[in-house]
Amino acid sequence: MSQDLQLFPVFASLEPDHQKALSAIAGSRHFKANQLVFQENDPGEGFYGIVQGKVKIFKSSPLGKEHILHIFGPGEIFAEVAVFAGRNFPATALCLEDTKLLFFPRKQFRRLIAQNPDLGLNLLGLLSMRLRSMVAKVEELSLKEVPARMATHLLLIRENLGRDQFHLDLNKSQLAGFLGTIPETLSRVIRKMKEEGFIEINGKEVKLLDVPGLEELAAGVLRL
Amino acid sequence: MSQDLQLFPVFASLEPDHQKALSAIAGSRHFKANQLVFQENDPGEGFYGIVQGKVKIFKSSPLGKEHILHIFGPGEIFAEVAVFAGRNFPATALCLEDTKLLFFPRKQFRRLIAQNPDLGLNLLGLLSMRLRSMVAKVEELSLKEVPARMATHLLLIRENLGRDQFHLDLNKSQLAGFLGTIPETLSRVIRKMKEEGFIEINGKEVKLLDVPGLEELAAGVLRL
DNA sequence: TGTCTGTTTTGACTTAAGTCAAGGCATAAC
DNA sequence: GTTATGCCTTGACTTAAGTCAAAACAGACA
Repeated sequence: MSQDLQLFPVFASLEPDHQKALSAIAGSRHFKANQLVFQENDPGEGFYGIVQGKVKIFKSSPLGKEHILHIFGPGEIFAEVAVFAGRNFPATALCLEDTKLLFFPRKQFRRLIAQNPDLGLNLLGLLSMRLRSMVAKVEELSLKEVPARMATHLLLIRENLGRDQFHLDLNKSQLAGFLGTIPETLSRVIRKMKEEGFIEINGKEVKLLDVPGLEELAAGVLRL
Repeated sequence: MSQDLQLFPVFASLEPDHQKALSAIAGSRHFKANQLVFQENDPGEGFYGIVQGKVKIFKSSPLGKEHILHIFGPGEIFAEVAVFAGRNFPATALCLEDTKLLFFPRKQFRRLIAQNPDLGLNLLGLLSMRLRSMVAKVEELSLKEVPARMATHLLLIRENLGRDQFHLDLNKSQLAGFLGTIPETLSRVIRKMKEEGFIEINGKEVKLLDVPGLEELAAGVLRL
């Protein structure tokens, strides 16, 4: 199980002794596709790391609308806010495919941090990045229209992968939920983007044709 | 200056030696009303704590629209994500009134955390609470209409203060910007809430008249 | 190959919220 | 007391996005 920890950047830089200590407290858990890990407001006794599979974190409304906050994959941890502030999970976690997770109990984990400040600093780095992306999402939802959000999203993938052509890893319905809209609206936005020569798209395969144009769309200075 | 640190809950529980060490690295800074502390994307060399005054943290769009992320007051710290992940501030900070801040340089502060894991755990608690409130804001912006957001906001103030009657600490324009809308829309929402007997409001003085009704508005099961 | 299921797209229509202009109100300054 | 300024409210209009229904598409399964 020690080898599983190597998968997690937040733990990989720790001393072998500390990694052993982490392995000693971690428990393995398996979930089927479409199975809930936890629901919003469930009490949390620890956090999770993904060894294999995909987990969707989302909020839903009483009327059944849903906003996808993030989709996590191998090497990523989630549900860590319930370890440090409050006990209840602020969102729901559901496996999108068969998934293997590690579970880290909160009491033992806090004790490890007390013994190892580097672990604390790594976690502070992770939470700060998490906060940055939530702030970016708030900006998108409050200041950008749907085409600008889609353009922003495509440009971010391009920046991360370093190329103009790539494969989306969410389907269109999930992407709509992640961008704060509905499949019908996203479909119309994509059609206009194709018609106006910004992108080429075929299923999940995307090619950016006009990066400066997408940058203007993303900034809101140009509109579809 | 050591007495200033007592103002900050995140530092108040530390041992006196550690508090002295913090005082030793903190610098005092004064700002006039309407003065910028920093702008979005400015490089950050540390974070700030508010001794006196008010600071608005916000995002703005190229076309001049603005979303208020938070307004901080005495005893609160801000801009701490730039200490742990990335160097640039993700939003803009502006003083709403004459303000006295403490500045904590990042290198020295990280060193103090390495020497004192309790400080790291306190910061993890703070960032987790910050993340919870950003997630709540994403939920509001993506799943709630403006009346539901206003109802949610009023119910949260009621829960924090423990009473049905209170004084808003933002003006209506600022509140609109915080809830992700514009002053005209907020004005219309408030008028309807008054007309339909949910609240009584006079300038900044608010009295909740129908808490169960506001809860239904907040949940979206009842609409204005 | 045909059927089933989930996803995506399209059309017609509705609506919450924004835009723009203007008037009213309250407070501060002279 | 008057004027100026910032904030708030109101009216008329526009629009981005959602709702609802239905059709088309793609992949899995028998």
